[in-house]
Amino acid sequence: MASVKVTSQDVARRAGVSQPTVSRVFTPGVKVSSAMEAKVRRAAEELGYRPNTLARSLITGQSMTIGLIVAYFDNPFYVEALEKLSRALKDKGYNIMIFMAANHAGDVDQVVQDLLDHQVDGIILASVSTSSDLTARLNEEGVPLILFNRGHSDKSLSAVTSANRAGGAKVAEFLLAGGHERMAHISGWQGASTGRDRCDGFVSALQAKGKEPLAVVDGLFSREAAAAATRSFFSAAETPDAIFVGNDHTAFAVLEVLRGELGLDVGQDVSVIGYDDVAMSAWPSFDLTTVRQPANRMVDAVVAQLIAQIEGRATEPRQIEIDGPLIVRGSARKPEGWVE
Amino acid sequence: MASVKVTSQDVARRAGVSQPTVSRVFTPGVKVSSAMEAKVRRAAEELGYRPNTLARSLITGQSMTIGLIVAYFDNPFYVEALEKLSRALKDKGYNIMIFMAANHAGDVDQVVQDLLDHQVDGIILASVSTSSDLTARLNEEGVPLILFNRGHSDKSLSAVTSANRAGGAKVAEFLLAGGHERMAHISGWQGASTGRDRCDGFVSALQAKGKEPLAVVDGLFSREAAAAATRSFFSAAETPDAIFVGNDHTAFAVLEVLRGELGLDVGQDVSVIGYDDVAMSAWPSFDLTTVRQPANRMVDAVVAQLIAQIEGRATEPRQIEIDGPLIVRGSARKPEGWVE
DNA sequence: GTGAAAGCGCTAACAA
DNA sequence: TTGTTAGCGCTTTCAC
Repeated sequence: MASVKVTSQDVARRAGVSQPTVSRVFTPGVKVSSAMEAKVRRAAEELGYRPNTLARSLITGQSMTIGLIVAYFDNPFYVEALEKLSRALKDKGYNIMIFMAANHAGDVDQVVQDLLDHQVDGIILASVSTSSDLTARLNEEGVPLILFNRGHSDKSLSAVTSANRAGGAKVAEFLLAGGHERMAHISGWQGASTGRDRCDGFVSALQAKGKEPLAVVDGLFSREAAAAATRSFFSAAETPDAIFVGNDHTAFAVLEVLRGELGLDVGQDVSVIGYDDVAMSAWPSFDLTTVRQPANRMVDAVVAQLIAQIEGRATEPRQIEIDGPLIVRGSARKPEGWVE
Repeated sequence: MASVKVTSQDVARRAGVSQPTVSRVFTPGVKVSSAMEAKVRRAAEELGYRPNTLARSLITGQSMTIGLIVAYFDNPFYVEALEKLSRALKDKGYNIMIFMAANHAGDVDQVVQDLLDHQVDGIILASVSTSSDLTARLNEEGVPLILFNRGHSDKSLSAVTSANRAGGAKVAEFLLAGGHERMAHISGWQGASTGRDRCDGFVSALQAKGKEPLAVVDGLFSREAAAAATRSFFSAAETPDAIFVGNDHTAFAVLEVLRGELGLDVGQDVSVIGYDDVAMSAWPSFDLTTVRQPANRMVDAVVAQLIAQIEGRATEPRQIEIDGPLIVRGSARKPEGWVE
């Protein structure tokens, strides 16, 4: 019940050594004679001593904590990323302080301040953006920030994304090769670089082959918006024979409208392609052709770059793009003679 | 670039006051004359000062941080809970340090130690359990721990669950009222109280009406295990006309096997009922009848109880059960004359 | 390699 | 109310 905090001082007394010696034993990479080490470890064991990381951080200026800011977890891609990030950072000795923030700069800035107050060593922004004011402040304080799955025009920010333009282009080429004629796009939110880049890549690749998309609608990364867009496509005179959707999570809503409300045979009457390759896309219920965002490699890149900046090995911010393959499943008609 | 840390000392000099006066201005509920306050605030503003919460925590013994340990996010129920927990705790002024842990006591204990080293004020365990050794140690250190969605035989631990036995019973009664004859159960993992209680409630309620379940298999909260169990049910001589599954996430796998591989009309040929009522259960692809776990109320209860224990208002641990309704959708045959 | 002394940035106890 | 003094638990000089 009563909080029995054991300090290095207590251990020192019991082991008959000085307090800094105790500290040295618990600081990796500091030399202590094995005799001392043994005495101290035994005393510590007996008392149940563990170093107070707060006190340590106060001195070293390193909290070994990374702040993670996420807007929402509706999209399972971010859930998968969180899981991987958590494990990857833990492996490197870092802990995660997590915050949910509304996706507008004001709220994000507020949360970043909170994190700075906690002396985090670095910050990861997943699916949100921040103001340039704050970026400047972060630079001043020497706390690196990195964007996950978002690009940014400010090249003083590090960012890791997949190759979204290239991904959009792959979709266009696959659909063209499959003989599709009327390709619509329900884009990701145009306020986000991912939404814009996938869209640009797709449209540009079509145009490069002398084709125009049948329609392009901003699906806002929202199931409801995507479902509404799908209905509107099929109440028009000319209906699409393929729909490229800005991410898997919203593509599922599109599939449901097509199969359920419209009674279409997806993959036959109409092709659907998503983006992300979240685990659910492989479920039989969806069987979605999609562009994979390699979450593992993206996470590894984020962690490596962030830690490099924290440790001063990388002073320059980097924008890293990771390429991902098109994963072909049943939701889209395959080109003739298609081989895996 | 260079880390320009502004301390209360800097602010004090600039404002021409003592350092503790600066501290007082930034400590809520401490009296300062408005003249002082104004001077200090202006100086702080000009220098961009913000208090260092680490230093504060070192003295007060309160980190205003809660440790959250989660085993996995495959089940979206935990994702929803994390999102709500994060926002609820933030509202109360607490931050979350999150860890993923493998679901065996050794790893969990390790992570709990980590959290204690960081002087967290309380710990939430979601979907994992801990050893009694550690429980004792936590009591000693005065750090409250609470289980989310797991019960525990040790009544010195607080826990928040839904009324799992009652929920299982509701399912049995609904299926019986619907005239089902051969009811199978793919239970949640029997190593977890939630899995056991739902199972017990279901079976007991059947037996109370003089019925026995056709079959009960441990689905381990795993999609693969649940799918395998489903296949085995339908390769037996007597096949079920209803399957109660331990949670929604695994029920989706059951639905897919029934509809896809077995070509059955779910809701007509066979009824399926899940547990949780995650958002996806309402999607047209699944349309799953399920027992709702009221995540909002469960989260509110966890936060209230944990904070009460932290602040010393509640010295007694509590086991809280929250009741949830059966949500009737298309995956199960309804009793005659059923009204919502 | 070890101990003594200093101090991270802050709050708490005490005078003034 | 405000300033002075002390000290949270630890790491980091600096002598020895």
